[in-house]
Amino acid sequence: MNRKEHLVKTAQNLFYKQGIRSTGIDTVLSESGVAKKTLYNHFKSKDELIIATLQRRDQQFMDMLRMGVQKYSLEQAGDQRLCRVFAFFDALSEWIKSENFSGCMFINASAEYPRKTDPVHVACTNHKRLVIQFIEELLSNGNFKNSYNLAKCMALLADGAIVNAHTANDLNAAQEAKSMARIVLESELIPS
Amino acid sequence: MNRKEHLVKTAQNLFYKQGIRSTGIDTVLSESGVAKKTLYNHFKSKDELIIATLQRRDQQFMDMLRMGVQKYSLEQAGDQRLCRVFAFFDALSEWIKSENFSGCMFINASAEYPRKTDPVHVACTNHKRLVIQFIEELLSNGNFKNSYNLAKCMALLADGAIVNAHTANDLNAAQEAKSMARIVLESELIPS
DNA sequence: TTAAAAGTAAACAGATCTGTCTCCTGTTTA
DNA sequence: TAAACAGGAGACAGATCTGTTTACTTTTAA
Repeated sequence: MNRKEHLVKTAQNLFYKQGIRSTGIDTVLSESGVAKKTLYNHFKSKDELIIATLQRRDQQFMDMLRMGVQKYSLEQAGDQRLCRVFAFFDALSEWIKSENFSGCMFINASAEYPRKTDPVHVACTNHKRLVIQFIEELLSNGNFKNSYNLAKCMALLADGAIVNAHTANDLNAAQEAKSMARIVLESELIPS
Repeated sequence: MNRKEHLVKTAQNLFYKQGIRSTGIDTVLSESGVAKKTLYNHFKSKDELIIATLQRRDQQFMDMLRMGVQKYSLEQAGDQRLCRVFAFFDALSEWIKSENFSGCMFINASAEYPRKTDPVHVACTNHKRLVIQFIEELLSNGNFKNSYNLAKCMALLADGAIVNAHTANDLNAAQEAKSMARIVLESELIPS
């Protein structure tokens, strides 16, 4: 097993479940069974480890979205030009209802590192930009006038659903977001 | 000046700007000019102080919403039964664009204390419930069938806007949320 | 086979954190 | 006036945190 990869994976899970600041390096080490020196061979500091976990999470999350969109886009009712966007919300919903859901790692991290210039916060901002791009692609079938703006709106709905599920404990939030997305998108759709 | 009140106020500002876990008791003390003994006279632990700041923030925030709704509801276009809900989003927008905005203190706090049973997390969940109740009242003019559900949807839009403004740095998020709210609410409105 | 690289275990330094305690000063009130 | 009390200043304990270092072992690769 690759020790660096194993470290990042363990740290990611702990950071996600317990929060970053409240998870000490020693916990990551004992949980992963790796020596402290090895960690500091691979990473200059805890901050570097945090960034690495966020990068790993970014890939994992985008993969999850891609798979979910593929999986759910077949079973969508309504205008078929929108099936991939709707599937996106179903993918979110599945994640939110899953056992280990504890909010969005990037929203959580930027709450723990609120300074806009902090590398951790910047990494979160970048992730959010990628998600918006991803959604904009999903919208490309619809031939919308203002697809970037609409993508931002869909991302807003997604974040709202994630936060509500986590903070207000509403596991149905993604489906509410989806129904709002449907109303909004269909009202903006140019009849074909 | 009331020292307890002063302590809570100082702690609230620091917690909000820097995060809770990264703000030490000593910082709160030196910033407020209060002695450590005084703090522990009034509060059993840092956790109690945190809860007090969240309670104070809750009152402050609800007051801000009430004032904002009153201030902005006069200048709303569209169906007048919805003017207070629209004003709610304008109030949010004003807050988001204000100098010291750093996200929602409750969303941030529940990210730092992710365990659902943690008193801090519970306080955040309770706040979110109050916000939903508040919105449901704003919707009462509209005579909607499912006003609770709609209120949850509006809260979802609000949280999405707040998070997007903070994490993705989109200061216009509340206006995007407002325009989506308009589309959703008008589609559900029973013609009078 | 052997030398270099990488890992383990654990001690250690130094900072920081929460919370307690002591000693002193000023204020209030009976 | 005297007693009670709240607060200020700061030392202190004990835990915990990040990061370094040392001494030894395993793996890898020339």
